[in-house]
Amino acid sequence: METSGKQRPTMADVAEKAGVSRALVSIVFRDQPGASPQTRDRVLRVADEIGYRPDSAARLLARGRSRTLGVMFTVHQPFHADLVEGIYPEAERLGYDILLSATGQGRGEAKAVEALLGHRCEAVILLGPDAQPADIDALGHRTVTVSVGRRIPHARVDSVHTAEGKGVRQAMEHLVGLGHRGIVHIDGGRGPGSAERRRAYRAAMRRHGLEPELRVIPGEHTERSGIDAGRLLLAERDHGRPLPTAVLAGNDRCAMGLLMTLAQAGVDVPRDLSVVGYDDSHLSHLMPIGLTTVRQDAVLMAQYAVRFAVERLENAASEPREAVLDPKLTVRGTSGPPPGG
Amino acid sequence: METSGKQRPTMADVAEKAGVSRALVSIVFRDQPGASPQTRDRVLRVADEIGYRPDSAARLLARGRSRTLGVMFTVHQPFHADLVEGIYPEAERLGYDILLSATGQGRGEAKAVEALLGHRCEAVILLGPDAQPADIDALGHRTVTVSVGRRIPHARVDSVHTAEGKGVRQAMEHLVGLGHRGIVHIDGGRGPGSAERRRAYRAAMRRHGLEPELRVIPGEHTERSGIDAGRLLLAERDHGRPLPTAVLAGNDRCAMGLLMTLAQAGVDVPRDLSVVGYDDSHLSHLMPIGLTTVRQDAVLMAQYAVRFAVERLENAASEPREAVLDPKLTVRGTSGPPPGG
DNA sequence: GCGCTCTACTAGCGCGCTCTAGGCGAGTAC
DNA sequence: GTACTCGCCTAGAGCGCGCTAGTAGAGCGC
Repeated sequence: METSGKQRPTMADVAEKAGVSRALVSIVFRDQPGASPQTRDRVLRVADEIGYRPDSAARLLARGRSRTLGVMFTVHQPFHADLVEGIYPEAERLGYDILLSATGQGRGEAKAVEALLGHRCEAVILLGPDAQPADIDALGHRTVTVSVGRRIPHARVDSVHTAEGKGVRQAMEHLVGLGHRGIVHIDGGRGPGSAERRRAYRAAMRRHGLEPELRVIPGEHTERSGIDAGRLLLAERDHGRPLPTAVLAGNDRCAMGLLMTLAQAGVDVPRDLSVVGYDDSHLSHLMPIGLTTVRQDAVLMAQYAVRFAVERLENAASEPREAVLDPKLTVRGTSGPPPGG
Repeated sequence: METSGKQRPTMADVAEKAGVSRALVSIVFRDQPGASPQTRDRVLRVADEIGYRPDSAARLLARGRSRTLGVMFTVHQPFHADLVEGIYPEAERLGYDILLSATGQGRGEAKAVEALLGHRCEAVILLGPDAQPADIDALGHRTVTVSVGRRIPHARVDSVHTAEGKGVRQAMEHLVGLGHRGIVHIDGGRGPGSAERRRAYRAAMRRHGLEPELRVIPGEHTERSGIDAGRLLLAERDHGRPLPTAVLAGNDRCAMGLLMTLAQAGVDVPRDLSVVGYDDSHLSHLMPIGLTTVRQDAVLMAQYAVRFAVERLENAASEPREAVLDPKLTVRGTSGPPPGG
């Protein structure tokens, strides 16, 4: 009935009980040739019986390699959740283990990465890193590193991100095509990809001769930011400045905050105002009518990230690589023709 | 310029470069007495110089203990994110390391737990486990286990959860106090805590003589569920059955889905209908007017969970323990007097 | 001189595993 | 017979560290 003190069984225990050598047990558990089917079977049965489970610490120490990829993510980012879900199966397919390390308040990126490295991760996958490019570059020199959702221009780091410009352009074509002219952008501050999105928004406005309507409301990739922007717009409306007819939010979380604020104030989306998000995180389905958003294929991004890490580990490619995925506008219910249009 | 093949420096490297023995380096890194300040300093400097970082696998193997707690969580649950954020600092305070393992589609709880055990976690903290009680009990016999958000009645498992009944009762008193009578509950299926919440809802309705109004809409702890319930209620209204005046949702996610659906249909919350959530995850602040919800103190729950695990590891307490925290109704903007009231 | 204590350090075993180098017996070729 | 291969198995080194036992040297009392 002891709770603690149950000594974890080792290979030696299995070997003894099965009447074979330790090495043979090892062979069986690594699924390597060199054991007869009968022995194999017996070893596995005995192991199961005494509850043996290979110790990954010892295993990892004995093999030179850990076959482990470290993933740094932010615990509150729904899109990171989507990515993590995509990373697991791909890593498993390639025979790698995954170690997660979350950032959050009181636990910065440096700390999260330290934890991963201490655990002998062979490579580190950073989801939407926020650190200084120089720091990320330094990390890239120390270990194989992949940045997801943000490109780090001159760093020794592979990166996977979407062609932000294309995504924004599609969204803008969609809105302009519907007849919108007063299109406002709530940006994502220095969040991943937001510089590119902002730039593409500006370019699109100019291209369509809408420069006078161009307006960027500073924000970040949070619901809070969407709420604040929504309140700002509503307050302005109350002071006589008309609402824009469409808003391009920095990401889905921001769009959600905005939508809630608008709904609350009785603004009908999309009749009075169209809203487009960015990410197509599972948040997009939260709206009954669905959020029109730019789809970033999380599963595909995850696959690229894992493959980049693994390929670099196994082939030691020399030049940093970059996967730029095409985003795809997903039209759902929050966008429609402008009020007068 | 090599990308891979950079041999990770070991203690021996540091020792050699610093002109001391390996053991001394170990002493320095474990912050143990037995080294002069000068030597200590020199060792640390050299280590930093060559980029040495203790290898936790080896360390873990050499010490008998890993001082590591495994945490199983669901990557898409905002409340789990809150818990994880609380777990890290408490574990660090007590000198333990944290290993995360996510469940998600294609990665069940069994798999997530296996991964943790393989990494030699001394204890496992399960956030909102969904597995069969028997399986959890079995796990509890194999290793120190703490269940958060769900009590496992006769299992060898510590648990931390809130007094669901009290929370629901507070919410119901609040609504009834405002004058509501037609209060519907969207339940959480077999999600953690939902059985207790359902029971408490029924009891409260009876206690206030509202048994004829009692109604439980089956659901689960997702936005989808809130959306579906909302649509159901709206459809019924369109067929002549009046809307309830208040809805007690199974959790915040469900409440959010419901709110979006209602907002979309032009139902004014809280004027036409009050909504109360459960969890006080950071979602609650997403609404501009704030979601009235039952606050579960994630940080406190996290602290209890970590402490239970650690105490059991260090003192081998024999009887399963249970921490039942008092939830607290947090009144925000989504609840108010009923339409006619 | 001797014996004692205290600080600063080192030697070396062992944690649980992987993996290389071999051993042993049976089968096959000549 | 010898020589060689092949399938199944074992011995034992070593992964990077923690830790116990021990040593060298300084300081001190007598």
